[in-house]
Amino acid sequence: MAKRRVTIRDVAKKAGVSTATVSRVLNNSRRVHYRTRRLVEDACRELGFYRDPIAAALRTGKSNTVHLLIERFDGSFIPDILVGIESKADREGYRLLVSKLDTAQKDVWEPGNQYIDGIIVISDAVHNLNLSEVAGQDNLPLICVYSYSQDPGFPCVLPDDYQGAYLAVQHLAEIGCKGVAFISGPPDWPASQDRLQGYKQAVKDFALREDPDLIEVGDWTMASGYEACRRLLEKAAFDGLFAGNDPMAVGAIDALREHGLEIPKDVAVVGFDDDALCRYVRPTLTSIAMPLKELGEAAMETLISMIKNGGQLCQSEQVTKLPCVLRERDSTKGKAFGVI
Amino acid sequence: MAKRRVTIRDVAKKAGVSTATVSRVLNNSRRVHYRTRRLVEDACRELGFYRDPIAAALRTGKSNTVHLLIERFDGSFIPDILVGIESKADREGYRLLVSKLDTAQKDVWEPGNQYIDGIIVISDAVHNLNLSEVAGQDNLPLICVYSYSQDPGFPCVLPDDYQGAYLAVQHLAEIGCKGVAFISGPPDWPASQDRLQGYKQAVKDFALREDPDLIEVGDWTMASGYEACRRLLEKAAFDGLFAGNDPMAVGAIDALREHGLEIPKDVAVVGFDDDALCRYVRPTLTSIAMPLKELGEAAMETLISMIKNGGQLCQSEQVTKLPCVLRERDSTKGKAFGVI
DNA sequence: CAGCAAAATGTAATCGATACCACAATTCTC
DNA sequence: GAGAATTGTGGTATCGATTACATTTTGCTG
Repeated sequence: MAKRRVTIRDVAKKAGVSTATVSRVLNNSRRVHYRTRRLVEDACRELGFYRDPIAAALRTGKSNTVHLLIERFDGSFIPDILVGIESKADREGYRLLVSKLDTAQKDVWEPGNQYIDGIIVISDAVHNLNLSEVAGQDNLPLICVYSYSQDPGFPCVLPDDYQGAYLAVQHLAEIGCKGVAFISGPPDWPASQDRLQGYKQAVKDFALREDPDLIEVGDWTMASGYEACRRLLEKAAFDGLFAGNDPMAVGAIDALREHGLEIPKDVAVVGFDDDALCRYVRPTLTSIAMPLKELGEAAMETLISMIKNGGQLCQSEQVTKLPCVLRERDSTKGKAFGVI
Repeated sequence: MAKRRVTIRDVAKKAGVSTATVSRVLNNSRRVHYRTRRLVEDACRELGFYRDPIAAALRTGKSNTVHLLIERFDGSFIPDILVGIESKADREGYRLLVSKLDTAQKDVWEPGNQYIDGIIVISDAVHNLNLSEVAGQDNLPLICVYSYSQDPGFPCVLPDDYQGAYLAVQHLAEIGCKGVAFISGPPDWPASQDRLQGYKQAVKDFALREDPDLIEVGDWTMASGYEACRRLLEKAAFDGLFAGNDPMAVGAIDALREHGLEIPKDVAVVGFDDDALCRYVRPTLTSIAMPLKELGEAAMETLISMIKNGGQLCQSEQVTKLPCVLRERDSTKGKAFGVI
């Protein structure tokens, strides 16, 4: 019943060679005669042999496994990043272990050490995290996705928030807006700061109205977007609105409508993140899409190169920013014509 | 520089005992003298020792690792299920390995075998999947979440679609609807069938109008919900609408509005899944929330019990259904009063 | 064909923890 | 208090693959 596992030894016997040779074949070491290789491969197939990765890992100290530390599984940006990571990992023969970030921090952590070749931290708020502690005493290769790694020792891959915001404002300018308001996320988020800079630069470049009253702050929630927009409406007039994320855009749209304004005729609106919700709200919401899948791929790729490079060293940039793209929908479509 | 790993042997030497004893302490085996245990624990702490899980796994054949096979990382229901799985896994000391289902199927699969103690398949369409093949020749413990496992050999944990649909219709009846239409998902999905049954039973139980013209079929997309609703509007009158999922509900609302109907005054609408979008569309959408986190927890729990039970055997049900709950929002709120 | 380098293969130690077996020390039992 | 039962510990083979080192085979050169 309990069939014993087929080991390298069984294969060796069947093929009439030594285990060393079988191992060489398995690892594609050159230095194996063509005929012998053939013999071994056949034996493997006939016996249905598969190398036990655990034994290999024990011996070599390499597990071909990357540990994903995720802050919140239900972050809206997580799934697409995972898609990117997974596809790369698959192609490169890496396994993926996942944990919640705080779980990992407490104690499961250290024991899990040595089990893995590298770490990817996925979080939108790494600020309060000591990365070198996470990397452990072995100082494993580690990379952050989606957020800056405060610690300069570790590379990170993130969306180009500056460029994304610029793109949003550029789009609003191009469809004819003259005054574009901005609802920022909390100022202590690096992403908020970058987006604000992008907004300001675009306002300048496209000769839009520059006015501090056109800027308000929210906390990423729909409710805060609503409130921020109401404050904006009291202070200034504008025909374009750029919100730091999609829920705030939705809240803002509520406020605009309450104020008797039509979207996009009176005010065109652009959100950020290209959440699924953009396709469901009315009007559908133009938004800036982050290159999430690409972030995942880039992170995995860089990490693998670090691993192969035997440690931290790696020639690519410490900070990699990938460009966002605009997804045009009804909240900005036809604005220009409506005005004419 | 390259500090050698602290091994059980180092601990043994420091504590003045044998490695066997250290191992016993590590595994909480009774049969160790109080004083000795103390000695060993101190040594561990001082040396900063952590057991190498790889070596342990090799020796014992148990890796304390569960393999998650996910059909699509970007399925909207995945994240919350993961939350449930993770919390349970963490508490029970299991590691989680993830792969995309098709990745796993092709070839990475078999090699990964033996590396894991059990498998969780997360998919909404297991129909076309040979589970016993997935379980491998070792016939590893395997459990499905979210969908039926066609193969009766494997248990599954899923939301109670029947009860959820019943709940939706019950709610509509309770706020005063007399004729409730239903937009079903594709009929070949087990979930669709269950929801249809729940709808029918509730229609009967609450003495709502029974009429085949009140039922239409969509394909889960917003566009199909729109079309289905238009067909409904041509065939019959109704003052309540239950959609098989949220995007279809959104599409249906578009059609209703186009037809000059107000939500919820003229038609109250309930969706299914309690997608994030429910909070962002206008009016906000009442929906049936599946117990996703609980599904994950239950699956992990059952799987662990199977693992400990030494295989497939397990006393719990083959099919576990967990109840859904209603999340009331504006698309049904105040309907009764509006009517009065 | 001797002589030597290069290529192919074999031998066996090793990674780190576990667990079987044996033995010693202690506690019961009558 | 002798013998049995129980408890605590140590020695060491073992899990399965890798790899340093040793050894054999092959291929060439002069």
